[in-house]
Amino acid sequence: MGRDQRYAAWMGVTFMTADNGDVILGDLTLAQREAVTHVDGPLLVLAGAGSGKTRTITRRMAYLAAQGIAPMNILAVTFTNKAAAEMRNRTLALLAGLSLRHGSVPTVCTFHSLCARLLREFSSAIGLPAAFGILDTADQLKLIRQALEKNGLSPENFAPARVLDKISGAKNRLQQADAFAAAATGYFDTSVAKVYRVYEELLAAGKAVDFDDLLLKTALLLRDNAEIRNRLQGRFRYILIDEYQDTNHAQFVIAHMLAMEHENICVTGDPDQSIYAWRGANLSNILEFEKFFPRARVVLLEQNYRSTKTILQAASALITHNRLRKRKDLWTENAVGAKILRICSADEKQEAREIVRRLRDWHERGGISWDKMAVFYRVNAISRVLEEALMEAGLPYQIVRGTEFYARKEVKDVLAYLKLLVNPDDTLSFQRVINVPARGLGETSVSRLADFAAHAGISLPTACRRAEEIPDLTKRAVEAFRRFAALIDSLRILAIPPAGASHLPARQAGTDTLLPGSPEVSRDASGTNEFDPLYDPVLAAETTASTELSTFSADADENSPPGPDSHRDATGESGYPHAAEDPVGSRRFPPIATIMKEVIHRAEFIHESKTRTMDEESLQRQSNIQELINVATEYDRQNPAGSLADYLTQVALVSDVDRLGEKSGAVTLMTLHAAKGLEFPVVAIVAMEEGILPHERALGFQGRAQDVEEERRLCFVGMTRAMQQLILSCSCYRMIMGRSEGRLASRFLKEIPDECVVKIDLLTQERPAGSPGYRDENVDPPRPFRAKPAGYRDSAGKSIAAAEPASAPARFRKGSLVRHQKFGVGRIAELTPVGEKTRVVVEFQSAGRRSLFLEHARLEPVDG
DNA sequence: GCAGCCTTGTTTTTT
DNA sequence: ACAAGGCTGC
Repeated sequence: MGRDQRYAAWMGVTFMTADNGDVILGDLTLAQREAVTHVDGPLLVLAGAGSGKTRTITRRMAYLAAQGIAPMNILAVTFTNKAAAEMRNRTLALLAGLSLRHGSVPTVCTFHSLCARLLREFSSAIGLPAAFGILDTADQLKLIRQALEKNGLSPENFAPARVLDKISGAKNRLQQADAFAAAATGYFDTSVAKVYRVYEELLAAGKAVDFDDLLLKTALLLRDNAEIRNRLQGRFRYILIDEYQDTNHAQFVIAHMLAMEHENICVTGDPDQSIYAWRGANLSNILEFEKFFPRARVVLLEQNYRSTKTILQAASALITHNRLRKRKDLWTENAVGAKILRICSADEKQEAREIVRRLRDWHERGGISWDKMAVFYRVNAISRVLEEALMEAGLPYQIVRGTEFYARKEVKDVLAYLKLLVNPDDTLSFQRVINVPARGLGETSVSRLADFAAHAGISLPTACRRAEEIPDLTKRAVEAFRRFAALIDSLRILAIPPAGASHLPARQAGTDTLLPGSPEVSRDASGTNEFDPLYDPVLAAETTASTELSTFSADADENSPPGPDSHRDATGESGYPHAAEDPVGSRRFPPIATIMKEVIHRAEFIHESKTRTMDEESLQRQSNIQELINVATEYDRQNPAGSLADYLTQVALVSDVDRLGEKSGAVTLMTLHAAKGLEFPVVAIVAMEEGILPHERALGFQGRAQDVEEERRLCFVGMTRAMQQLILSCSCYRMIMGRSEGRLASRFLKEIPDECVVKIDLLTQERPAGSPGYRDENVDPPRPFRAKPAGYRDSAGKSIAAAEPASAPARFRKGSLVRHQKFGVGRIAELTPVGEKTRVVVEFQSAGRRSLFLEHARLEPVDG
């Protein structure tokens, strides 16, 4: 709410018209109104940075609803889940105030999640299994390596990342393997064409798609299937697409296919903020929108409500250096504001310390809460030195992806188990977890198993169950495989209760029965599918194995009907549940967090906790797994009807920014790319050096002029995130890949007018103490934050109170009582500095004496 | 089959 | 500087 009040207060003009007081239009500018009230027909909104684009979009959705259009007929597509969530919430809040006839809600999501949803809904139409998995980049690379190997190509000559890049590019252009092969010229491309084919085969075998497939398959579905296209055109009668400058060809086709009939398509974007050409974004989608939709109305939003005049002037000056650009003039009625600080340091450590010093000054003397400050950089690698400086100073901070949470090994391991439960054909996940934790199953045994599975045409988990049939396996390996199969089986019964399990025909004494026992299926006998917390999956696996195993069916999608001597039976079909089929609508599945805990427990993931000395690493692993459970618990709370498959889809499509905590009370560190769409009162952009901010890949002989222009846009995006105070920083030397390198200031720094800038040269630090130049507070006083409208101040004040560093070292002394989330309460026995960190020895009441790192252990002080 | 050492590459940016 | 993967010696 503070945000809206702020806009209202900053708005030079409020419109005192008949509409005044109208919650939708009351406080909009003329241009914004024009965009909001344009109902039918194509609309292009060219929205400059900070011009109130999001509010325009949300108001427009509310306006459409107020015109009698059912919200469920509105589709809004954004770039990140976070943006989608914000837009959805703001729109729903507006809709709530309208007392509409239609109680429905609009669809607000990202392109990728929209596509995932549509592909699941229409999976049968394109021969895709409904339970398809979604690969992340690491998985894609593994598949590429396998495909290279099958083609006899070495990863040395064909860098997997580059091959993947080619394939990804092709998919973004809707070019499938055959078309790519036909168009390929030259040795590299013809080789990639072969890899592309095999890669596709591997994807299909694993019943998986990659990120690009989500778009490609949806685009082709809409293009080639008129019936489904018509249905969806009817469903999504009004379409809004945000960040249109960053859409690629596949997204363009999806948008056009959905809109071609009714042409009620509104796209918003800013060519100056196009920063994703490297991954296939096509700027001409937005530049030539009027060509595709000649009836299009065009609205320009050029007034900026975010930044000071100084910041805007500097950013505008920078961006006018782009030659391939339509002229657009941003202006603001905001104050001139403080000068931009341009800091030049000796090395990256000094740079980081200086940034931290300034932020602390502004916090302590200016009363700016930590979460109003952000530091941006071009490449993730830069974050480390900043992190160290912040830690040393004891300031609270959050990094938007240091190493991505869901990419951590232990997290991926747990998720791989879950994936395997949903999709037994998921070869990658199988290979990942078959020996995690270690079960003595090495490469030789696993490849024998894989051969057997391939020969018999069965999934790997099924092959595990029949391990005794596999020749040349050691007794130990057979036993290990069978135990793994039993583990997966019992977990699956817990995770995905077979639909109508009570109606299962009693299974004939099986050829592949693992565990002897009565075929007693009692848990669903009552007819309810509710999850029973008292249900013991281990016990169930043992007592019902012979029946339940058939439902584990790895083979649900197999073409060949089960023959008389088949090891499976017809009930195998029930292996994949669909939440949508649940007639009651109540949760049929146990909570994801419960499944996850069971996986962790039964697979003995936390085995290491038994070892006495907890090193930093395993502690971190544990806390990551705990965090994974916490996130899953939150998912359960928000999606009480979500299936495991739904959860995995959601997890596959989260981005880093999505995990950005709003009320974190911490300084935020992120890449310039991640910063798009955000705003902060104080922003620092570091490492503004040739080769980093115009990144060297945009320079050099491979780089082209348009690449440098994209780098400039990236810089522009970063600068225009700043509301009040901007710091631009560079350093004379920097450690790059272990070597200290001399650096040159970025050309972008020279493109910013001197009158916007105060230069601070820390190289003069070498001079005798007290000499002018360095830390001259008269030249550069850390000014208190400019007084703001009331609504803003309140929230700032609140944040300050809550923003004390959570982990300030001073809070932990020898003898203080602390709580650890795993070990419970204990007393600090020792504190020793180790390099940048602090080793702390804690005497826990129940867990004994442990040595931990204060910075990682997440200790909480205990009063008394 | 596995643990530990040594080599190697890695640094754009992301759904 | 660091992480991950490969190699060697149990």
